[in-house]
Amino acid sequence: MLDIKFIRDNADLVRLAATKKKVKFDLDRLLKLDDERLEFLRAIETARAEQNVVGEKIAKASATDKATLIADMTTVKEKLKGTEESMATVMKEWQTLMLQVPNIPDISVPEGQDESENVEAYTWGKKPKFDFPAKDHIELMTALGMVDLERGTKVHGFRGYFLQGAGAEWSWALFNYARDFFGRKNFVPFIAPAIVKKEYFYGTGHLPREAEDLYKTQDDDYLSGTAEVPMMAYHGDEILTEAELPKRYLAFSPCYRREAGSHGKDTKGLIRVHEFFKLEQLIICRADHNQSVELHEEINRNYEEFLETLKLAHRRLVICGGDLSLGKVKQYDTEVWFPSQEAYREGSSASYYHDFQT
RNA sequence: GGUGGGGUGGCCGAGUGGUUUAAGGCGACAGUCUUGAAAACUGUUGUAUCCGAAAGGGUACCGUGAGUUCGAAUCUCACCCCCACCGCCA
Repeated sequence: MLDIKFIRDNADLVRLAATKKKVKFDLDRLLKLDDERLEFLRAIETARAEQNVVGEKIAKASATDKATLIADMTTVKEKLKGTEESMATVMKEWQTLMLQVPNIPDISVPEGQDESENVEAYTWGKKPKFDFPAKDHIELMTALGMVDLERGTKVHGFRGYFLQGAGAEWSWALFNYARDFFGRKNFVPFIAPAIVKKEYFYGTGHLPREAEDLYKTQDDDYLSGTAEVPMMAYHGDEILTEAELPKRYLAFSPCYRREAGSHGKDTKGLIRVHEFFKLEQLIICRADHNQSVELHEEINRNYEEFLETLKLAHRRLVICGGDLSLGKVKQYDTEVWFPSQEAYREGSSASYYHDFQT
């Protein structure tokens, strides 16, 4: 969430950001509300100042003076109450709008309407070619007893799966390999909780927009779809010293996604599931543009190197403004070549944000 | 799930309706003294926000939210978290 002061001082930038991200956002409404907010704030603070001054007099006054003063203050109190109510009404809408303010995209983010205009920046490796039709992961893994999708659906429902035998072994092996790989790069390993308090989803910009895509508990908590949420919350409410930054974390967590907005997409297999485990690279650094750019590149290179050691052909995509989410400033997607589909897809994304409030 | 105790500044800790401008201590920083340090002494020491060119001043913040009151760290209600014990489950 951007600071209202920044928004006021850089209204044109925010307006441009909304245009580039194809976000409909009524900035003028927010600015008008903020004027009202400040006006009410001044009125309330003046009334409270009076209350404090007279309050002190009351404490020291004689019994008769006391009664008069208290009677006077009753009217001040009534007026103050009215102003506070008006302020509350304004604040409600103000807060709703503040959550919709788009973050300012990096200057290098390409203009574009949607994903079709994302820009390929880089490709690596030889795409494997076969003189026979390539089987996809579902066929291969089912045949080799690595996954059981039928029983997965029986037990979990739509998009359910069991990893079994070599499928389970491979999964553990890959996590161990990644743990080792990133350990060498000085990332501190974490196992993070997936059940997280609501406020941190707002803080990381997942709520209110993704409410439909998140599982919610009967205690009003949410299940996170990425370790980004608990790991940002980890330092929530803390002030970090510059000397301890940047912090590099590698967090393992279960991830839960309802996939409510993706009906019909990847309905089979392991590509889009409700529940999975993931390792997430996360770096917290100074709010400094140059450093953010550098570390963003570092995170993305780490993943690309990881794919290189596995000899998987892949490409880097620069995500265009129209395909960028509200809070992100810049994002690379790294996509792996799928021989069975003759297409790049489903890799990992590296993005960066400014001014997260958690 | 139940009962009891608790949550106050960077830390410890006092404070049960108005002299609180949150006592006192520790720590940190600066100064005096010293060849230097320690000790001692003196002073300074939160965050946010509003007004102001600045100096300065206002407001809010004692776990969170609401309420009572002219006035709340203090009283009431709800919730969160910590500690102890009990129950249940593993």
